[in-house]
Amino acid sequence: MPRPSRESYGDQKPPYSYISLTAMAIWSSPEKMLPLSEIYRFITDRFPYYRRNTQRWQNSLRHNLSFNDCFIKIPRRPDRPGKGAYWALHPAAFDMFENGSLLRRRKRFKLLKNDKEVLDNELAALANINRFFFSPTENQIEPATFAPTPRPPSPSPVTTEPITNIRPKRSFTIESLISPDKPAEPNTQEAPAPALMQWGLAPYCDLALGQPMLIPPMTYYNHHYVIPPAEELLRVPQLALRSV
DNA sequence: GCCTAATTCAAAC
DNA sequence: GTTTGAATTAGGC
Repeated sequence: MPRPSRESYGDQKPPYSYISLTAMAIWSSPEKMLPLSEIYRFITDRFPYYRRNTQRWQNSLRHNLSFNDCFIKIPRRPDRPGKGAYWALHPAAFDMFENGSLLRRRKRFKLLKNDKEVLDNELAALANINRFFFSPTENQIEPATFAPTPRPPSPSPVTTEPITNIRPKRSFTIESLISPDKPAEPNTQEAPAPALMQWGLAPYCDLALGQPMLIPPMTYYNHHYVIPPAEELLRVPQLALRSV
């Protein structure tokens, strides 16, 4: 007897936008980030409808990834060969689909210009750190490269609330989204950690080195990303060079 | 019906 | 693979 669940939409178009589908794929991954090819795979595995006309919907999905600030492009580590970058969810985008609205959001998630610049700065720093870790001959860091992002001026209790407090308004599981006809299991799990906590500098270094966390993670204050001061970062490369 | 998010097509990089 | 723009479709109020 065929199992219900995953493919319960059969060949029908699932009632999810590309943004929802992409978010589901990213959420369901252990690292909370996926390359484009894995996002495609997640969708075609679960929704037979998308096994046809792949060129059309995949182009649309790519458009969404670039166009929407809720998706963050994370540089691929050189020791993980493959095409393209990884895609993650912006941690502040978690309540995008509140009230179970997976078709059309009330409002588009759009970063303010300054927030976008700060984020771009962080990602550029990450890419440079990445290069450094995997390039033993490149043994010095240009000071400007690692200039820390200015911390929020005199952060108040309100503006220093860590990102870890951001949780989906309503807890749910990926399975319950995919198979709405099947009663959702009680969700005893913690909501997924926000994407930035997953790929912040510390876990990133941890992955690269296979060693305990050695530098403070990138932190996120309400609309502000803060990477560790340059002097803290500079302690890491020797360790990196030893183990890579 | 209006507003705007989502989708589509496609060019340029 | 990524970004962007323009045109069109369609959801939600």
